[in-house]
Parts: sequence; structure tokens; C-alpha cells
Amino acid sequence: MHYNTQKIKSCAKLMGKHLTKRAEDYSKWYNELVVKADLAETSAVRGCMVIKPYGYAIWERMQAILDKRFKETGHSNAYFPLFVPKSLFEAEEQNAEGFAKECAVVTHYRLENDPDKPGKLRVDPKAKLEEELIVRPTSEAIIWNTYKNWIQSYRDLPILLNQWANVVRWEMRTRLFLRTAEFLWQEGHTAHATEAEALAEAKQMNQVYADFVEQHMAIPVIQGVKSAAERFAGAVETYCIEALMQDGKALQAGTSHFLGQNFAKAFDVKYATKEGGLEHVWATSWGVSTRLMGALIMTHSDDNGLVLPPTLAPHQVVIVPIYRGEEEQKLVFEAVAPIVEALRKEDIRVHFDSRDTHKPGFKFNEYELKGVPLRIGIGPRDVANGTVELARRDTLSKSSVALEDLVAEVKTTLAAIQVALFDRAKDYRTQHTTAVDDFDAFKEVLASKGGFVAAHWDGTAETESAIKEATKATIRCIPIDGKTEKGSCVYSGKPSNQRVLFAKAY
RNA sequence: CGGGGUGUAGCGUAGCCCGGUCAUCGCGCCUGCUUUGGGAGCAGGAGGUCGCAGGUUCGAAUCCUGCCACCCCGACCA
Repeated sequence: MHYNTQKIKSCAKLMGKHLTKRAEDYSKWYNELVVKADLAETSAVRGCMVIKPYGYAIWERMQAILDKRFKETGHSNAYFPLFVPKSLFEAEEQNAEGFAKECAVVTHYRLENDPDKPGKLRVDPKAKLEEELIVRPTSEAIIWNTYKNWIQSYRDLPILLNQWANVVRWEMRTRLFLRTAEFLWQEGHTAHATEAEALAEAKQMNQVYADFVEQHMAIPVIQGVKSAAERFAGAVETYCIEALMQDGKALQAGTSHFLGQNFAKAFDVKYATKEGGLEHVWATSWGVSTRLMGALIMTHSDDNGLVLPPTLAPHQVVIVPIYRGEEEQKLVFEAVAPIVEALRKEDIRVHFDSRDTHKPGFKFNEYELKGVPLRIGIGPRDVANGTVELARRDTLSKSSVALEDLVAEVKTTLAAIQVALFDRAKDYRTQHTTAVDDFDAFKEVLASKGGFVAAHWDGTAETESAIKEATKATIRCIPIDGKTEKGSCVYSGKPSNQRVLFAKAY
């Protein structure tokens, strides 16, 4: 080949084929990546997004793994209505207040021809609903109104349900995957006889999330509890997993709430105890959303595009044939067939890109953009040598592998990529977690390198809010496994027993 | 909802201040030939109510008024 690489690169840049460099404009890079990797795009509907087949395939992998874990921990799936009557929605006051400002509300149920504008429709003023319906921003209200009818005795407990659903939160400013007006998620809602059991459930599900995100998404997370200000509206305690993105901002990746008896009291859900008493039940709720897709993109991707961990990649291996003319094509395709078969036999998700409409170089770049972990290139030269070219997405390194070693090599390399991605992300986080002991250093670190700032905090909402005001940083969490350590609050100087993590967040 | 900005082909844009062969260029798309181990080259071609509605004018993408949409910065947020 006689390509002038430099020329092609600059040419390709002109053609808009290259992504914006991460360092130049992170937001722009992120948006371009989501669109060009074919994951999702903005829709004509304000603040909503279209998840495209490739993006949805990744979400389906995530769903499948999570759903299996939910079942293994004793949960079942169910489905509750999209609409929540206003009277139910407002029953738990804190919850209602927390979400009130971002609710879509259905007020009418019928349209009619507009007498003033032929061919146009208008809302029929006669079809006003007696009671408005809230499009669920979360389902505690509708579910607890239902649980009320299901629970009479301790024998009815626990109830351990999950639902896969869409919810709507009318956000002012939206961003693909990270914050859209409508998003997909799962929400678990459980009811328990005792406080201890509910608390254990909330902690258990946070652990399930942490394990999933670390093991399958290869994203290291900090488990912790939220400060009162950051806590879920209506919760007694919010457990969370926090991840750090490549631009130094934190992302809440999942939450699990211990709801105490707040919802049981609001919806008057009591059960008869073994001892003959009457008690309010104890509750939890927990959820992760398509926001995790955003975390996945922002944690591993590079300037060439998406990088997918092998366990989530819809295609773990892509085979790109290289040939000129029909004769070589036949030769190469015949060599590919047994490779595909051997890999499938090992349950490796392999895609053979036999398209004749694109050249190999184009395909190389395309699959890098889409984050396929491993690429096998095979041409006449390889066929003659009994080898293939194996390219790793994470390191962009290439090696020649003998056919007889291929399956084993693919398996070990996929496993190695999974580990390498996690380690790399964890290194990054370690380097971007800074312990500080005075407020000047606190501000300096946030301004210069970002990331998590571990600092002592006096535990008051006043200090938390003053720090937020001054730096835009919020308390991401109070780490669960954080060591106790005597110190003084970075802002007020008052005594503190543990460092908490601050960061600017999405 | 406050402050700023932008709407021109599927995408990205030039033109707007100073009305008049201005609808420009690139990508993408289609056809043909040559190419095919890192985003191909050349030649030809298709594609546009210049956001919408009024107004000024002989004439409006360009000036004026109103509306709509989107983006950025705030407030809000998984």
C-alpha cells in the first residue's frame, strides 16, 4: 500500500470522520461519539433520545446480566402503570416535593378538530380530567398504593419486586444517556417486616450494583451513603455507587434507598405481626438506568471511539476479510468459515463482516469507533501462512496468531481486556482522588485536576451547601468502607471522624 | 424561567452589516472506471419551501415585526 497516512488523517479530519479530541472539548467529543458509534441520537421530541439498535444491544446485555442477579437474590419482575393519579403522587410529601418540579402531567384525554384552523387538532376543553395524571418520574407512589392491598399479615412479606420501565423527568437541560427527559431503567421496590431486613436489602442491592458495574462494565465504583441533602426524596438512607469519568467529574451510577416506614405510613400499609400487633412495613427501592450507558462511554472510550468491555460487547470479535478480486475473496471467505464456527462453539460473539461495499481500512476504523474488543484481519497472506492478524481495541496493538492457537488466544485476550479496562480505570481514579486538609487546597485541586477530593466534613448541611456554592462540588458520598480518622472540617474547622468524597458531578 | 447565541440539501457550513446571476464549499448519497493489509482516486450526477408567518421593496437568505425550534451559560437533576 502507498497511502500517506498523515494525508489521509488530515483529509479524514476535514471530512468530519474523526472525533473531537477528548481533551479539546469533552462534551462535544462525548456527543459525537454517541452519535457516530451509532448508539443513540436526539429525537424530535424535546429532551428525548432514540436509542439505536447498537446502543440498545448493549443495554440488553446489561439488562440480562442484572435481571439474572435480581432473580438470584429472590426478586421477581412485575409491571405497574405509567400514570400516577396526583392524589397518590402527593401522598408521600417529601417524595412528591422532590419530584414536583420535573413532572409531565396529563390533563386531558381527547383531541378534536380545531374550528379555527382547518386540518389542525386542538385539546378538547370538554375532555378535562377530573384528576390529573402524573407520568411517573419514579414509581414508589403507585406501587405502594398497590402494596397496600397486598399486605395484611407478616405471611405476605417480604415482597421483592422489580420492574423494567421508562420514567419521565422533565429536565431543563438534557444530554444523551446521562440526562434525558425519558429514560429506561429498572426499579426494585421491596416491602419487609423488619427494619433490619429492609436495611439489609438496601445494602445488598447496592452491592449487586457495585459488583455488576465493576465486574461487567469494568468501571470501579465507590460505595457509600448520600448526605441528607443528596438523599433520595422520601428516603431515610440512600446508598449509592459513584464512578469517576475521564474529565474528572463524578457520576452517580446507581442508588439503593432504605425508605424506612415513610411510604408505609403515607399509604397506610400495616401488617399483622406474629405476636398479634399491627406494624407499618419497612421499604426499599433501588434503580439503575440507561445512564449507565453514559458511564460506560465516558469511562473507557478514547479518541478513536468507544471501547467496550468484552462481557457487554454485542460483538466480541469482528472478522474483517482482506482481498482483491473474486478469487482471493473466495479463498479468504473459505478460510474464515471454520474460524467463525470454532469461536461460536466457545460462545464467543463473533461477527464476520462480509460486506463488499466497504474497504478493509474503512471497517477497521468503523469497528474501533464502535468499540469491538477484538478484531481479526485475514487476507491471502494470512491464508498462505496459516495465521490471522489479531488486534486489541483497548491497546490498539496487533499481533499475528497461528490458526491453531486462535481460539485459545481469543479467549485469553478477551479476559485480559476485561481486566485491563478495569485496572486502567481504577488507576485513573486513584490518580484523581486527592486528600486535602485545607480549603485553599480543596479549591485548587478541584480547579486544576478535578476528580474526587477526600476531605473532612463537619456533617452539617450548612457547610455542605457553602462548599457547593463556592466550588460547585457536592458530596458524592460518605464511603462505606472509609476508615475513621480524626480530623477537622476542611471548611469550618470543626471536628470530623471520617473523610467524605467531594466532586463536581454530572 | 433569567442571560447569550444559532436556524441555509441527510450532516457540517459560506453568504447576511453593504438588498440585485448567491443559493457556496466539504462530507455523505448515486453512476462508471481504476482501487482493496488503516477511513481510496478520478470523472459525471441527483438533492434546497434559505426555521415559520407577515411586512418594506421593482426585487428579500440578506432589512423590519411577530412566532417557533434548537444550542450554550445559570437554576434543577438518575
